[in-house]
Amino acid sequence: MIETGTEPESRAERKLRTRRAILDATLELCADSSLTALSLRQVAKQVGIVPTAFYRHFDSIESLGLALVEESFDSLRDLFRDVRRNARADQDIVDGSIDALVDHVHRRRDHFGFIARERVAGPRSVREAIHREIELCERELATDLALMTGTDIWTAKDLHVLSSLFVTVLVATAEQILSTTRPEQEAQIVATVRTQLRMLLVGVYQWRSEG
Amino acid sequence: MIETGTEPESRAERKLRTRRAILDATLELCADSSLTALSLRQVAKQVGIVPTAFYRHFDSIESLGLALVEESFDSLRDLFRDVRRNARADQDIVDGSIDALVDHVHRRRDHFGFIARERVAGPRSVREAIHREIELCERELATDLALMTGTDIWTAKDLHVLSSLFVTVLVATAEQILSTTRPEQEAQIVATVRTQLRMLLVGVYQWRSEG
DNA sequence: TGTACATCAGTGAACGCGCGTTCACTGATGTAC
DNA sequence: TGTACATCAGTGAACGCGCGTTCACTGATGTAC
Repeated sequence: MIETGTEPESRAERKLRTRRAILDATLELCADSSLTALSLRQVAKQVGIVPTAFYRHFDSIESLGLALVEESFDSLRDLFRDVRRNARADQDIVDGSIDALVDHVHRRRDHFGFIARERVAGPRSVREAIHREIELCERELATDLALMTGTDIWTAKDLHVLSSLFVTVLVATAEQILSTTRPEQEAQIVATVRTQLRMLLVGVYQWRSEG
Repeated sequence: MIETGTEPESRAERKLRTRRAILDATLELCADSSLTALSLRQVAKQVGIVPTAFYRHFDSIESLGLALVEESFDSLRDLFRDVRRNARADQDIVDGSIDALVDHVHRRRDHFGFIARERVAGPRSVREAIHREIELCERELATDLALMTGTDIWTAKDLHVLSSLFVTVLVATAEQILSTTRPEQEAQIVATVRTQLRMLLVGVYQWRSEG
């Protein structure tokens, strides 16, 4: 066979490309309402396939949602990895973490917005999947914090409590960044969370776990 | 006219009662999805009126949502008032605030759930109305904090930053309480937020605003 | 390499259903005299 | 107090539309020989 340079796509490749298009169309369409308000027909229309072709890829909007949870948390884990790396570098840990957060939220507005929204407003199974993933993140962060603080001063329980507080502030900040498009407002949000984390760190340095 | 003891309702009273029924039905129906996924016909059916009668009370689901925002924030302001009162009493400020939070969230699960959900997943106008109200709460709390800390140590800006952090933790805790029905899990959530606020308070007592 | 058959992503018609909104209406309540 | 008229919350039929899901299908790609 003569190489043409542009190989024709295999059936599997085409299928994967359609699947990708469905995921992207869904992220775009539910960007300002919610999965629960999204119809299979809207998605199909956006993708450019007939409604029934949807079933070749997903059982329902709900199982499509679960696939998007996995994908979105890949982005979130990328963020955590960057925060961790910045924490080890010699720059200020607060500034480093916030920079990483802002950067990742901008890069994957769709994923972070999806998690923020469906976390409270999605179908039950999607909400549950998100909560499980967030708990995993908290546990992972607690492990990292243990390495930084030393377990002689902090109990495992207190580390998880602190980790959960960090994640809460992180999620809230992401939500705020997502809710604005004005750069000066975003700068304001970032300045606020910077001070908040500094206040919190003052407490953290003083803290000694009981018993 | 002979007093019967059970006065017949006036037309205005009946209308108000139907309006009330629409608001209640909406809170119940969108409890586990979102306003954006709710239809006028579902609401009418739940209330026991014909769909077209809905228009005698509201223009659309969206304006009904705005009415529910106002109503829900009445509950939230009640909570703030109780927190303020508890802060002045001699009991621990953290325990007092948390007790008030848990109490109010239990009493008005519907209102707190509504705010938590529609804050991120509601129609745009509803989301904006909620954000305005939350900002009002933060400003109000900042004023209260000014009285407690003294403006010689804390700048107005830092007070608002702190206030915003309190509100973030408060909202996140309310969301967590709403997402469980198991008492032992709720106790866990409450214990966690108690420690978090204590850690934060350690930082707050040490904090001195710059400039 | 060529042929015959299998696979399967995507098609298109059809279904019964709930949607928001229009319209003319009903009949109890309220008001003016 | 009685009468005549106005108001208006709620009714019910009707509309065109988008919904999820079924089904038999098409035709390009893949595979076995």
